[in-house]
Amino acid sequence: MNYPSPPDPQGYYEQVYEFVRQVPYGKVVTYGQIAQLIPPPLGVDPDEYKAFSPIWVGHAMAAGPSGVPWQRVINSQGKISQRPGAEQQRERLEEEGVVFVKDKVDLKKYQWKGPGHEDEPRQARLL
DNA sequence: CGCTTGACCGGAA
DNA sequence: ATTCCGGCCAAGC
Repeated sequence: MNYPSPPDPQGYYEQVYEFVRQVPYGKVVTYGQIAQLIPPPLGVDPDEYKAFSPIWVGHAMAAGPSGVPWQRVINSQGKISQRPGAEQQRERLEEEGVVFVKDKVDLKKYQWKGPGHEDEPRQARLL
């Protein structure tokens, strides 16, 4: 299978969608995280990739097909980037049980590490 | 077809 | 903690 046509950005977007679809209910991921987990297309230097790949993810979400939980993708600060529809995104997340504190969410608590990590609540033997 | 901006991020003032 | 800046790709105007 290798990689889909590298000179085709849409192939990259498909990988983004594929990942976002795996994000569990009530969990969130960041643009940079997705970019980091997806390998750069052939012919793209890692440094160059690191610079703009998060934005590519954003562009990918802009064309987000139905079935992709785009609302679970936020920025690395744990905030929702200002844009038309931002409020709606927040509402949908809160509906999933994600708690916002001063327009921010606790990434340590809600960020999904990715497939394979699943999420082990790891009951930190409270006190 | 050229110029500007971006659903971002990390590091520096 | 907050604001500014570079990055040098992709889409929109």
